[in-house]
Amino acid sequence: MAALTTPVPELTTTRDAILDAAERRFAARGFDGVSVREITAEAGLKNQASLYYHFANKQEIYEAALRRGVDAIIARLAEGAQTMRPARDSATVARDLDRVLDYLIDHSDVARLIQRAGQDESSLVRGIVARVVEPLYTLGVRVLADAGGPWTNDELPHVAAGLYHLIFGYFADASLLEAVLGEDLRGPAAIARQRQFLKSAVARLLGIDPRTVTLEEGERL
Amino acid sequence: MAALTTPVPELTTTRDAILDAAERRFAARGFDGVSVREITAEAGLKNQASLYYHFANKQEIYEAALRRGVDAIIARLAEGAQTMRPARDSATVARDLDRVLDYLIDHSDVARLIQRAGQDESSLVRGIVARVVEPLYTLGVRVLADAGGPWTNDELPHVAAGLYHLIFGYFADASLLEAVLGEDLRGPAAIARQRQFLKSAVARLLGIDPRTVTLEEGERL
Amino acid sequence: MAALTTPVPELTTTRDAILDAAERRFAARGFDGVSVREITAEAGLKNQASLYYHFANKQEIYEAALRRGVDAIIARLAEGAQTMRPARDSATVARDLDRVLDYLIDHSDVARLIQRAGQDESSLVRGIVARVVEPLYTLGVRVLADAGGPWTNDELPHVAAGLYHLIFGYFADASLLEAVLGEDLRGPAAIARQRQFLKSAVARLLGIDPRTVTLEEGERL
Amino acid sequence: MAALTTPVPELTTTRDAILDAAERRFAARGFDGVSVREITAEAGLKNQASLYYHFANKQEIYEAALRRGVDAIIARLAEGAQTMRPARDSATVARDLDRVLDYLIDHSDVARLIQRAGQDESSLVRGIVARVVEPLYTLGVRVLADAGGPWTNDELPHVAAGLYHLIFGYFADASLLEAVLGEDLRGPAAIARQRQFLKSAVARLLGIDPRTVTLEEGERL
DNA sequence: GATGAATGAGGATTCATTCAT
DNA sequence: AATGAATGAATCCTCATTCAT
Repeated sequence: MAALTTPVPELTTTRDAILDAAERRFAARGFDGVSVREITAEAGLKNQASLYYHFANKQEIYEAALRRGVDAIIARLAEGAQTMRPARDSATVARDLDRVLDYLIDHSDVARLIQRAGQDESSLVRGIVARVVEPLYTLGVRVLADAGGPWTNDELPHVAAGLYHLIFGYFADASLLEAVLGEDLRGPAAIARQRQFLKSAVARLLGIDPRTVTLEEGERL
Repeated sequence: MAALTTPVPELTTTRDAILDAAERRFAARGFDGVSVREITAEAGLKNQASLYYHFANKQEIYEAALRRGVDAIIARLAEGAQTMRPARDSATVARDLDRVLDYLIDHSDVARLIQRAGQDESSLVRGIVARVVEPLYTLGVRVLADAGGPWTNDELPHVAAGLYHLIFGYFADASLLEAVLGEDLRGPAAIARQRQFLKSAVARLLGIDPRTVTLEEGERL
Repeated sequence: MAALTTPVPELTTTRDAILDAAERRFAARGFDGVSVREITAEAGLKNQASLYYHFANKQEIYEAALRRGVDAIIARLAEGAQTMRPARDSATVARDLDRVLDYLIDHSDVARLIQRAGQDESSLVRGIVARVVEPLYTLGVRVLADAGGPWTNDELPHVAAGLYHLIFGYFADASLLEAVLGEDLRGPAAIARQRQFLKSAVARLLGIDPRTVTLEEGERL
Repeated sequence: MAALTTPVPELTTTRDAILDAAERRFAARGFDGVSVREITAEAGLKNQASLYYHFANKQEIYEAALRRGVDAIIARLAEGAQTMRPARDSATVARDLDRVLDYLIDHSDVARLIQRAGQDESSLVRGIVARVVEPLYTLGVRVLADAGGPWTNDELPHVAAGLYHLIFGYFADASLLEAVLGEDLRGPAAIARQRQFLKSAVARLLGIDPRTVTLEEGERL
């Protein structure tokens, strides 16, 4: 089939360029803070009409960018969930966390995009979030529930929410915290520390001895 | 004389009504997602021009609303910081946390407002945040540093950021998490659980036995 | 009568302060370029409402400022016209010119105000001009007609218009011409030269030997 | 193919229509007296947004309209300046004047536009004038200086300013003067008289015998 | 696939003005 | 005589979107 053998014409297709631009801008300013013109320009297009060849409207761009990011994270989480179904424990959760962190570190815009999406109360964004982000949340809670820990069922939602904020929040306002704290939070060293801190914090929250989780895997980044 | 006894004509002045409206709307939709018209209407004014009698522009409204909230929280934190200077320990931090939580629970919009403000990268919002929110962050880090705990100096900023996200994040997307988790997160019972969870989580993060912090003060809310 | 003996309460009454401010601002920016707020501020008042105590609306301020200036000039012209009715000649015109110039030099804003008023085509300004400025124009043409000169009746309106532009135009864009020509046009020396030039030019236009008009009266400034 | 022979769809492009409208309106009411809506309507556009596709903002429209007019006049002046460099005398100036007058008579709006621009003191307009109108002024002064005449170097700027006001002023308030003088000033006969008057006046100002300049070229218009 | 041009609706802000004090 | 507060209408400009090419 022609379709199967068509050589990829460009490495980054226009559609991807638009999504990349959208991801960056929406992460930085939110849905309402970004204009279609802005995305167009950042994607290297000359006219806003070009954008409407690839997407029906602004919301669809937003949704596609969000979905691309969410799906990538879900894939990381699901990977662990599938491989070792029966024997899930808190050590497994730590490994899942590592995989997700690997992605978020390289795509901090996605982390911000998702967190901002969750906060917005416009019905438009809410609709998109319900469709796109919910699966991630649901999966996250399930992974956590499988892990066990010192929490009652009543408390579990609070723990889930807490972990989510702990992990994603770091990327959401890192640049601001840097300014306030006067420390680098996004360089390799800081990222490594954050990874360590998160694992340790997660361990504490899950009631595991932090030391059992600290050194394994030997990641340094 | 009537003139001498004139009863205060309105309990809430127009300026306060505007700030209340702004707090609610900006918390829900962010700076760019809220129109001046919207604030005007929610403040009960008939015309946008009225609003410009009290504030120079949209940014000033935003800044004033943000400042009002931040100052209230700073007051809570500073209260504890002043009273018992020498003997600060993790128990003191727990009490500080309680006071801040008391406020945030009653003013969850402020929590959302602050968190959203910290995430925005528009230079406009950044400028305002630098002026208004920074003092809160700085104070927060100081309170934490005084508390001690199992963290090195390198790790402290990460702990501070983590606690911030843990505490404020809960209010930022509570309504969304409710939808996903299918549980009430903002009713009195949920709020009480969150308070418990936070104290316990903070204790774990600070390396204290969670039980020492759990039941004291007998708060119920 | 009380009215006759009322002591003047302030040297510059508020009304005059408003007119002074209006004269300056309207001269610089025209009717549409000046806001009521601007006049209020320049007049030293704190609130625009104060202004409406003295004048019914913006147009009335404009008209009053214009009239004050026009009447002063008319007074200068009429002075000469009344004193020596029968013997009017071109020397008399030169003396009239001198008197008007004396005023315009000290009140260059009035010159600009009048010239700008004449150019505006808004029906509002036109109405005011018809009422206020026309008498000045009419008087000017009569003075000129009395003077005689090498022009036919057909040409006279063109001469009148020309003289008007020659005299008033100088003040209208002096500050710009200064920038372009790189010369001082509003200092005492330049004003003296302009007076000389105008007398000489008027003389030439009226067909008189310029030298007969140059040195008389010994004015300096 | 139709595609190859497509006749030019509109003689006046949208951009030109906007400039034409702007020239007329700004000439009549000045920068502040004209609304963008007004220009839009007069240009035959249905929406103000259309206008912003062609120009960045109101100032740019103003500047473009002004520049178009100024450049046309400069072209007329430069034409004469180039052809007969060595033998410039007052007769040459008279011919230059004729060429400029030819243009101004057909484009009296440009004359008004330029004169009004020169009078405005708003920093915005001043900036535009500095960029656009200055070259015309500079060229005009040079042409005049080349012509010689009975004036000293000190007096020359005053003569230049005077000629400018004499020539451009006529168009600036012709409609008002018509009303006051009760004579036609913009019909063919009046225009011919004004041309005659100007040549004669310029001759007198330059110290030439008016008769040498009056009848040559036989223009009547 | 991409662009020039156009458009209705809405954005923030300023306008002149009024009313009660 | 002056001011604080409020208001409807208009300001300039940007929004997301569409259509023809």
